[in-house]
Amino acid sequence: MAGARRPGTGISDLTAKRVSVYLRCLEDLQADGVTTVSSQALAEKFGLNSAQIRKDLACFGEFGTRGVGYNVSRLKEHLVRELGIDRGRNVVIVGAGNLGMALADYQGFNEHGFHIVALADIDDEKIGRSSRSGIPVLAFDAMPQAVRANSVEIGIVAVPSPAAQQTYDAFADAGLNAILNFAPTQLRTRPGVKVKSVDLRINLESLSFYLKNVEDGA
Amino acid sequence: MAGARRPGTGISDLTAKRVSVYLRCLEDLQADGVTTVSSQALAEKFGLNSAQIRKDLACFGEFGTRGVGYNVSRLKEHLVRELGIDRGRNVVIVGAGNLGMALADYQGFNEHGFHIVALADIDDEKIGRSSRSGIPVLAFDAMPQAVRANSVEIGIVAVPSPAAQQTYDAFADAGLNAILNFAPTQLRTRPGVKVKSVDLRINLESLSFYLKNVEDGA
DNA sequence: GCATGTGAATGGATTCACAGCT
DNA sequence: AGCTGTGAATCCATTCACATGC
Repeated sequence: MAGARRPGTGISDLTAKRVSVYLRCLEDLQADGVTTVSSQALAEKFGLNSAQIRKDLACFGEFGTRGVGYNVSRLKEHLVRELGIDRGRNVVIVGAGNLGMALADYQGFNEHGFHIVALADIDDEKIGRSSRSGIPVLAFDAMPQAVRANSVEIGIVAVPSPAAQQTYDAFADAGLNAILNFAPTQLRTRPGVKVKSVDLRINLESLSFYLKNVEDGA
Repeated sequence: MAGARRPGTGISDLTAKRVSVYLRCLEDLQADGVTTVSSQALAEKFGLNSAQIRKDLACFGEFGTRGVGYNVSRLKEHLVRELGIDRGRNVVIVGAGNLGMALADYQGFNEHGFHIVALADIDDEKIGRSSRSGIPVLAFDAMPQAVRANSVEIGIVAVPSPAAQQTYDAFADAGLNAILNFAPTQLRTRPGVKVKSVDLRINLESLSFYLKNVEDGA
């Protein structure tokens, strides 16, 4: 057990999110032919403290060279592996409404290792059709089967709020451990089944709150 | 100046986000005819500490009754005012692709005080058409005019990454102070022009990282 | 000299625990 | 008794500052 380096363990959500952002930046730098970058340079791009960046990166092992900086491609390769996005992950979306359809056709996913295998819905009207880019809409009940058949690892909840919990439970029952939730609801989660929520309403309300404070302060 | 209570000042983003969630819960409780709720009861719903909820709510003034709890409707009314969502806010979306269109038709906005006035795009193919629910697609250059004419306060960036900065700048020039950004880019922001970013890729990568740790831990 | 990696210091946010009101 | 509101204590994240190595 001793000496078994296990980097990537005990890393906070905040750090993981930032690393994701650094990764994107490294891709841009690599595309521009830059080979080396310092924590200082990255810090300026993101308005962060350079120590923070060094700490974040150090979580994954020592990849910098003192007096020089970080090798862009080496660091990138390493982070990709550490984030587990060196291989593709299959995704299924439940809810074939406007949002689900838009997500299915969103190119940003496919370009970066996430492959949308299918949509699913309970609406007979939608079942059997497919998205503009050709992703099929299955019956809700056929989802678990599709998950098994395609080794799906991530489920996206794109249904209206009242159906969100049920969708989460169905994903969990189907064996998924990672869920991205777009419904504005607090889900009752199970241990081991991670949820990330994207809540448009919260974001808009935060902006509204900001505007209100600006108004009142004026 | 003394005694001029100004609640809602100096409240952290984290608190504001949570309050937004409480608010949604209060709406549900009210719909169910519940008149009073305790911090303890709310805490259980969200898996939070009850002291945190009391602290969060106390930021906005003292609204509980000791020995009893909080009056649901009174608290709700108050939070709605404090978040600045007691009146509608007009919104414009730049980018009439899949995502922009889906957002324009998303009912969750209209139901909660956010009114999408128009979409805008540079693509001649799209200009002049409208979303399924009838929201018109204007020329990108007509956006500032639409902002003024409709007293728009919030701008949504739904364009591909390379165009995001330019869209942000155009919003800022048009006088908007609050922007919701869906492009996976780090925007160079101006003072006073608040951005909230919704980054799908970061969320998926976080999930991927979680899955990787589960795999490695097993 | 220059930039990393990291212990120590700081700053915020969360939790504890209790005084005070109903 | 029950529950809020809040100072004190704790925990976690960020920043500082420097020893270490290229």
